[in-house]
Amino acid sequence: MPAQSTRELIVEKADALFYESGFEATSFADIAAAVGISRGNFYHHFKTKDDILDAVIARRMERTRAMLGGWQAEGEGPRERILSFIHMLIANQSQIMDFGCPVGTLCSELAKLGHAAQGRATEIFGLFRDWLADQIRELGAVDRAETLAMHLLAWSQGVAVMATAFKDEAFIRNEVAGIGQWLASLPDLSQPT
Amino acid sequence: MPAQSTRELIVEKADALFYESGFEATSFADIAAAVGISRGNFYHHFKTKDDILDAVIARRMERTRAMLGGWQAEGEGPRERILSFIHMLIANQSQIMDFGCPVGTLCSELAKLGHAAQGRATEIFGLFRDWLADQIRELGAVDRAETLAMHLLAWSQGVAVMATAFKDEAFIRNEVAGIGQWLASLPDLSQPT
DNA sequence: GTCTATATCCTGATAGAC
DNA sequence: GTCTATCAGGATATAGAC
Repeated sequence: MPAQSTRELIVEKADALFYESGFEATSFADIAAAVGISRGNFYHHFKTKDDILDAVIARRMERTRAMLGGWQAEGEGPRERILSFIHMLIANQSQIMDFGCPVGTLCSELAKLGHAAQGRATEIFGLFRDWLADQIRELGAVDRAETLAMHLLAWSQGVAVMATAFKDEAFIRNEVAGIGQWLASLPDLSQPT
Repeated sequence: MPAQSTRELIVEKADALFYESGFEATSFADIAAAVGISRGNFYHHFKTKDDILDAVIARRMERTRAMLGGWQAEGEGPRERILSFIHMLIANQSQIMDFGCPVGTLCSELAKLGHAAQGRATEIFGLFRDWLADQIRELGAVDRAETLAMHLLAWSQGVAVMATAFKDEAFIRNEVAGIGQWLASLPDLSQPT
């Protein structure tokens, strides 16, 4: 396995800092310090801050694709695979209470900044939406699949926002249980009894 | 009616700018330009940026209280009053698609900044939560009132985040209709048939 | 209360030595 | 590829005249 390149390290640290502090509030100096290189060296790898943002979004797209692919391979059925998605809210709850959802908060910040990369950030949501719609389609709800996928995404985003604001684990557990019940209430038309 | 003081004007313009551009991305110069005063004069009214944020949060608290009070006075019953809350998503949809929910995005940004005012910003959510819980209690769901209020708040926040990301009016309409159905499905225990 | 002028620091970004 | 030195501009914040 090759050693991690400086460029890869920069993108990894920038990804974490953009998540934890926000894009605007993260300076080149912050990233350089996290990587352990000088500010000058920085510009050998990225010309502008927007270039780093592009690389961070590309990285998140890649990793999201990999995660969804993993759930696709491991989950025994669409219902179980959707549960993998929902389980993220529990697995990452301490980070979510501190910094929110990485995708939702980035999209919101870029919207306020009027940043050109907002559309690319939304594409990460698009990956989740399409994957969830695929699962729902497999359950047999072909015509409403995308609508239900957007509803599920919105629900999880709402939980993330409220979890960040109130830092209430019981609330998260309760909502996750609610999503689970909602999922169970979806009729499985692919396996008629 | 007295003319609006410079201080009030500063808070009003800062409120709008914090919403539309974010707290971190808004500079003193931006606010001063919006108000039409010099940067120097600015410090006569507020010593630090955090002082302005406190004033903005206080203003939002006041206005939220006034809005909830208005709904309380005008709505004929708890179900109608909750519909006033839900209707915000439609009435403000273009602003929400551009900048998200003012409360949710502020809480998320302050969380990332590790800002001391985060708790005060969350109190705005607390006003909505308590008011919604009151309405739900009036419907007779006394024991689950706060849980259902948090669920409703989370739902609306999720819709706001996804609306900002995807800018899809049909999605908003669909989710608002879903919330309306959910509300209608709540049994009214206060008026047994 | 409002202004101009200024101080100090930090930002993104560049030039050029090694 | 990494560094130091430096730039121009903008940030918050202050001092002091009017």
